[in-house]
Amino acid sequence: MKDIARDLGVSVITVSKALRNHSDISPETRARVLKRARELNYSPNLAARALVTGRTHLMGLVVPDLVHSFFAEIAKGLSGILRNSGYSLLISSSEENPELEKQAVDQLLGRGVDVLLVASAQENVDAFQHVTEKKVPYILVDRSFSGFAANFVGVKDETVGALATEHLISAGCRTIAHIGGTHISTAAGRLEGYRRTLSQHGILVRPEYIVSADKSDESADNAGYQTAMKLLSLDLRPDGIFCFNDPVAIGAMKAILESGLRIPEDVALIGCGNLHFDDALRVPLSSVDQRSEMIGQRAGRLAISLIEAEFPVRPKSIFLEPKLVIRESSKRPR
Amino acid sequence: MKDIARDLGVSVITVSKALRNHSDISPETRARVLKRARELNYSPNLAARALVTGRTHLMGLVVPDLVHSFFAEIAKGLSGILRNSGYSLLISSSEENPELEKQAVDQLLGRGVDVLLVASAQENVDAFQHVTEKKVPYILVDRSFSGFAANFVGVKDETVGALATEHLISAGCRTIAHIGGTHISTAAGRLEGYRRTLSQHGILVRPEYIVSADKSDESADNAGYQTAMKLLSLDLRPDGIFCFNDPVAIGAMKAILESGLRIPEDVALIGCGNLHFDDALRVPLSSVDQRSEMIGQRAGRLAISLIEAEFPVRPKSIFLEPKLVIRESSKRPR
DNA sequence: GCTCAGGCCGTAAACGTTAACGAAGGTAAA
DNA sequence: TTTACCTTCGTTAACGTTTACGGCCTGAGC
Repeated sequence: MKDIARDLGVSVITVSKALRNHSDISPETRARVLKRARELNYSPNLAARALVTGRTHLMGLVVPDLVHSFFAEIAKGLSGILRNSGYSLLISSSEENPELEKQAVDQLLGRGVDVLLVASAQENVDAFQHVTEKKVPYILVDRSFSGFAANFVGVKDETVGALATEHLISAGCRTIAHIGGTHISTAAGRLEGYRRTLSQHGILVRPEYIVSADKSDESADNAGYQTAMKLLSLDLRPDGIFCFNDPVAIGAMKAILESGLRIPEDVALIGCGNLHFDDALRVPLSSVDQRSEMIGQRAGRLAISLIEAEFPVRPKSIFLEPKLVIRESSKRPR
Repeated sequence: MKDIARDLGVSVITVSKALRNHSDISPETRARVLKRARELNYSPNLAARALVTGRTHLMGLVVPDLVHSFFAEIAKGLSGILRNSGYSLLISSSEENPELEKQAVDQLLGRGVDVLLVASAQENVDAFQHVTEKKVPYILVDRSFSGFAANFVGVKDETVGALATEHLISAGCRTIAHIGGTHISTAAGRLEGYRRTLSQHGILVRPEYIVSADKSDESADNAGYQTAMKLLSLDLRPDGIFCFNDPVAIGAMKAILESGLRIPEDVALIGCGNLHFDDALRVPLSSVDQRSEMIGQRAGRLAISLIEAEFPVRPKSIFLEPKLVIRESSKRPR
């Protein structure tokens, strides 16, 4: 900017205003400044700008697992919205570990992100009280906390659970098991949807049919495999399994087939997430689509609006409509 | 910092030094400063620090596709190395589009990243001359440019192609086709490995067996499907197909099965990348593992060393050893 | 001719931090 | 005692940008 100002015989501040389309500058001066700026291929020092304006134009995204394509698709949707918006995306992975997540969030806050998007692995909401204090707006993505008002973008997990369970019932299953997750809201919601739907149909909810895939020690598909094996060894073997997510379902699929059972004839299977390759699996997997990419897009737009809001706005929840995707794994002859 | 200085009756600069473990400060003063800093839960303004030091402690990563788990795994490996290093990761997706990639790179340079990591979708190297001018060190990841000296982390694609082809030959295939990619170095290298290996075994390299999956209009698996269909309709149908990557192979798998052919008996199949769910596919897919996560790790370490180097160092290439992973899709009875 | 408004540009100060150097006090060597 | 050096801390200035405000000029209205 100094160089441009010197070359043109104007002040630095004039250059600054011209570059930002400030109304105070005559069209001719602005044109000269822009021309010279292009010639020198000037690009503004964003650190300096951040220092004085207090806005970094950075967004922080924390996901539990980058490799899980559900979250990758969220990131993709978000990234698409941010393109040409002037915002850059800082991404961290918590590896589904609450402690790492806290560190990641702290690092991003330290960076001065203008907004934070988190698909949280926390068991409770304490960590976010801390964020609130910093006055940095944040959005919970996919996973929320019950009874806690915060910006949220995702689906209603009870609906997800209901959709999946309803489908298994209408496919003729009567002994339906559920492999759930642990602690997080999505797990609770889907379980609740499962329960409610069974009850509505007058089907007994058996505790032994509700198991959770413990991810703490291993990957999700492995956990799904182990858990499904237990289910299959029950005296009254389930004829349908609703899995908390697709990686778990893939593990369950392996377990079922290895046990010499057929999918869907002996055991019907459905997951959640509708991952890209569900169609190409050993048995194409039915799933509940959660609109992952759109979650990213909506979250991105909400994020920008939060940043640009003059006053703190009250938390907004955006619920997308989950959609059943039926494939071989649950197409049973009646 | 001002508050801490005032409270303790020292100067701001003393506080600054104490917080950075500068040698100029007595142990007692340092302790007092650290204590007060913790009490006020002070965290440094990184924008201000960046402004004066010229270092942002930001790394930029540009990948062609976040959802492709190969790149997600690279990002994961990188992210793991960066944890607790003080660096944050700015991620952009180019959607395999050279123009978008340029924009992304420019945005990251504008941000002042200390180093840039790119899995480039460029057809040639011109875009990187521009980066060189900015004096920002950069690392090419997975994809390089022939005859262009730059930091690189990845595998030798000729070896990848040779491994895959050699394996198909030893599985008894004699008419082996290759579905390649377009323009990028990995495609060229793998093709070359394929060619060389066939020649070494005295097998004729037929031009009609070498086709490329054009991704421009559709997703990789779709492209693989279309391309494989063409191969299968040839007069002399190939008995083995080596695919440029796993998504393409998944498309090819679909095409083969839909044509009523068996894998691997009629057509053996192998891909590249060894994606997480290769094992769970309709036919478990043989693949060449490219050490994706380790690519990210090594690239991360190299990146840090580049930043911290006093003088510009000459470009370094890190080649990881690709590894054959054999699954059902290529296990043929001899 | 005087005042006023509006358009255009500049001055001063600030954002939070660090680099380079200088100064005070103490200690050890001569 | 003097000199030199080391330890510890402070002064000054700078990084590149923006915000708030003030000043000048021109033209219009009375």
